[in-house]
Amino acid sequence: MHMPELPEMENYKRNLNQLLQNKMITDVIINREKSVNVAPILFIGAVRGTTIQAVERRAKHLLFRLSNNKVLLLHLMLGGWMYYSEEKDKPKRTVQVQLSFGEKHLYFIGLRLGYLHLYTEQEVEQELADLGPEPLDASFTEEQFLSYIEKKRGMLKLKLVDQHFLSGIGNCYSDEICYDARLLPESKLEDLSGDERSALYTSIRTVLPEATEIGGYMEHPLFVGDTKTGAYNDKCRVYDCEGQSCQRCGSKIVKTEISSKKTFFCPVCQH
DNA sequence: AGGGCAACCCGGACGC
DNA sequence: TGCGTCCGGGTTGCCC
Repeated sequence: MHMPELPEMENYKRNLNQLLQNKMITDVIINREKSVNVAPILFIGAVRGTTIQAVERRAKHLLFRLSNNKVLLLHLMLGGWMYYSEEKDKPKRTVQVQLSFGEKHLYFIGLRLGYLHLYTEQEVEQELADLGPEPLDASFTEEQFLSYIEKKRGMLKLKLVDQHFLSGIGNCYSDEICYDARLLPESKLEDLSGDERSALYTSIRTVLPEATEIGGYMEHPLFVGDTKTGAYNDKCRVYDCEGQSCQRCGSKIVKTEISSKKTFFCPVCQH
């Protein structure tokens, strides 16, 4: 099961803007009330008939900006995914929420802890207020990063997946970033040398865009004929690669657990 | 502040 | 095929 992180949500964002921008939500079906934050009748009343003005990404969230200035805030959490198709191509899975656009529908699937919440613009900003910096923002320069982590402490992997530290990195890309930077996931942030800190920054700014451009590692496509989404699946160099040979040094990739998170690394070329 | 941990949730994988 | 059981994890909140 692959948990959507920044590259996956960015991939969704780009695709959904292409598919949905300026389209009207003609119908809403809520099969699981817990997926939404207000009574279904109110949710449907507020959403049906509006158009999608834009889809934005913040950390691992998507924001669907509606023409009535309301915002749908999506978090897929573990195992959630989306599919956009006509009824005849609807996935044979339980659909928690469905947004219809005429003949086509956006299906929200696997929302267990995930949700699609209805907010005002002010409310959504409150919801997202505690998120750390977006690691790919143009304004997040190396200089900014170095000064930002100056007084931060803790295990590298745990900092990387901490949404208050940085926005959008999860269990997979934290390992991929550590690998790329040749740093052990359990190393302490405060122990990193200047060069290692720079390498960390470079790897964050390399791994996440690469994965995004390739299409992320979601296991499900977004629409019929979508061959891009998920193309990063077999590009991971350590995540879920236990026992495989390290692409740099040939050693076996090791799986371990850090704070009950499965963690993969090369014991030889990561220090 | 960091670190540990329980609770949340249920589709799907697995066993029989 | 069908039924029962259990796992996975991002996030929050609480504790030390």
